[in-house]
Amino acid sequence: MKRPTIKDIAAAAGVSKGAVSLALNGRAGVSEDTRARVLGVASELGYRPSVTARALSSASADAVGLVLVRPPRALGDEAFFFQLIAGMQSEMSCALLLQVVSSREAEIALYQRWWAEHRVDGVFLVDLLVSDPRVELMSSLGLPAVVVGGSGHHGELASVWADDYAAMTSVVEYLKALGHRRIARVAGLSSLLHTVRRDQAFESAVDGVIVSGDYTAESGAAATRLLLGSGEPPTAIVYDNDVMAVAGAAVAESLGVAVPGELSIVAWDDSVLCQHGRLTALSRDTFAFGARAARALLAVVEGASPTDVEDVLPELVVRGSTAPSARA
Amino acid sequence: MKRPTIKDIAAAAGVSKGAVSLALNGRAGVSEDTRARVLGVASELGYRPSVTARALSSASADAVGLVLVRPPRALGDEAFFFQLIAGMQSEMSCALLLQVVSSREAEIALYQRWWAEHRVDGVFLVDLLVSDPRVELMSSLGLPAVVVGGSGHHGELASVWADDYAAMTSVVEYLKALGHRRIARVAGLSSLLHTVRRDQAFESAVDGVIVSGDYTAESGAAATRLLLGSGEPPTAIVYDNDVMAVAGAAVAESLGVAVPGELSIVAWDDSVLCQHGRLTALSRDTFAFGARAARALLAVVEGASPTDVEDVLPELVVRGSTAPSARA
DNA sequence: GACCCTAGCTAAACCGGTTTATCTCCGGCT
DNA sequence: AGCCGGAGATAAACCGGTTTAGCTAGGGTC
Repeated sequence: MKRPTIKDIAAAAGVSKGAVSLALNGRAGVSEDTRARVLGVASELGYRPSVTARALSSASADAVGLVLVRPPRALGDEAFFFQLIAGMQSEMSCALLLQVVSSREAEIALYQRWWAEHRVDGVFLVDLLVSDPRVELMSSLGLPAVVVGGSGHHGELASVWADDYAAMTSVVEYLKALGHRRIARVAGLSSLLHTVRRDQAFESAVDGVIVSGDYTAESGAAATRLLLGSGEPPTAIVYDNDVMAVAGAAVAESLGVAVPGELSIVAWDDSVLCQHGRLTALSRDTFAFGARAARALLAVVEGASPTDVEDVLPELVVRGSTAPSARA
Repeated sequence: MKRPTIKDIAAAAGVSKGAVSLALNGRAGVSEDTRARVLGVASELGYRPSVTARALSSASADAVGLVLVRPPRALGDEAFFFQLIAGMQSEMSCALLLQVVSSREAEIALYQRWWAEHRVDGVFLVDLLVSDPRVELMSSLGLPAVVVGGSGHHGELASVWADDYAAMTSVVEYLKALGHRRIARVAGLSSLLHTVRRDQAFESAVDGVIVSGDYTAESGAAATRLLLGSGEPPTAIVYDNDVMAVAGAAVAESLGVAVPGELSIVAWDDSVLCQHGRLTALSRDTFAFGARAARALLAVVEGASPTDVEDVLPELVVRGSTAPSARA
């Protein structure tokens, strides 16, 4: 089974290749009845232009790329990215090239390769680092890109982000209003920009302890043990993701610390896990966020000048894991 | 910043385009010192062949595809697929084209389009239906494909699967050994092949009720309410995924049915959710499964004749949600 | 009637590779 | 000397599109 090419259409319609190209792309240069005839033949033969050939003529690759840096096995629990990808897809007519690599170097190399190979029209950048080399790379390559979730502005790149600073501030204010004074934070990877942003907001809002984690259940449990075992244990903990929060809740329970009686818990990013654990969580519409990012990238690819889009502020969904401080 | 083409290399090395092509691809027809010279120039100029141009010469597209049919927003909770994708990636040197669509028709159309556009060298087929039209489609298109997770053999296609029948049998035997006699099953979508397979295994192993669900928490809860509210409530329920099982456990609790005292619960597919809910679960290494699928697909793309690979039998991880039947 | 324009189309070049046909040179065999 | 064969290279065709230059016919202008 051979697929029809533009030559076949041309032969069948009795015109030249060039005329077919003009007709199919709705461009001037052919009469209306010729165009109609060509379109008729094309649809009759089930013609589909080869993206490959089209891309070769310096047109678009009709695909955008996303690289995730993760220890491969750790990916399954990250519902966030899957939601994000689903949202992106919902707004994209073109394909998404996805690759998971295990190091930052490999990521950089991959972006360069994709660019050199003419494989993508643009890329998403996620997990932005503090002073991220990728920002510079994109500019020098001239590869359209959108920074996803890295608060603030980045060089010449378009950016879609949620205000982590304001969100963290509102969470702390909420806990303070409940009477909490000793508030701790279990942070995510300190190399990530949004972690720093949240750290800053946390520190300026309250005088509390910050313990670093890496988003795994183990690190969440360890951090919680550390905090609860200290001389002045906190009465509220804000975790940087759902997995660590759930693990923390389990540790508290095993230590005989009542939640929310003696300890209030807030998770960043809502999920089935939080719903089931009845954890108060900071919920954002990740799907819509992805959709917004996709729109931004497509716009940049089309040649629009890069813009910054601020996502709506995450909303705190109060469930059973937060309560007024016992001391209040 | 313009990237170097094969023509630039040829000019710089003082040979023809053809010679460069032969040299770079390690094929006979050029002398060793010419080859060395060409390779030197190429690496010096940072040459990368354009996949696009290469694909045009009826070579490979250097990418494989995966289409998921899901209501887009439902995707985030499916850790299974993310694990699977991560595993696939771990064994692939080429890129993965991923697209989420919302209907089976769109999926078929997309496969055809990818094929027509020369976009992929092969595809993964997941969520196999009973008598799935895609199997026939792949054969007629001549598009290399691997069926992932559809028990058994499928036409001319390669297949990678776990023995759902044996797994279900072993779960039921385990529950019977604990003294359970009234065992129920909350199944997944009945249109899926593996659902039918598990149904068959369940029915031949025990005389129990099967209620259909759709993998959502709501359906799991509804099914559980139905079962527990019946005249002869089951003493054990096997759920087709983790989300439904967790929801079911919550319903049981709310109805005052003790788990595992009065009701034992088993979830199909382990996850953070099961770990946290301390549910006994049928665990398989989804990551390794994906890796195996990728190897199979690459082999078929390379021209190997399609083979069936049977995955290791899922292992039952016993946690706190199963116990001897109270009646035993 | 000579001239110019333009609509409508064709032929051909081009994108960046691969592949095939051809050409040259050199050495070995009889 | 004459013939053959093979190694090593090149030119050119090809993949399936897009794009540009050029050609032709018909109509309007003076």
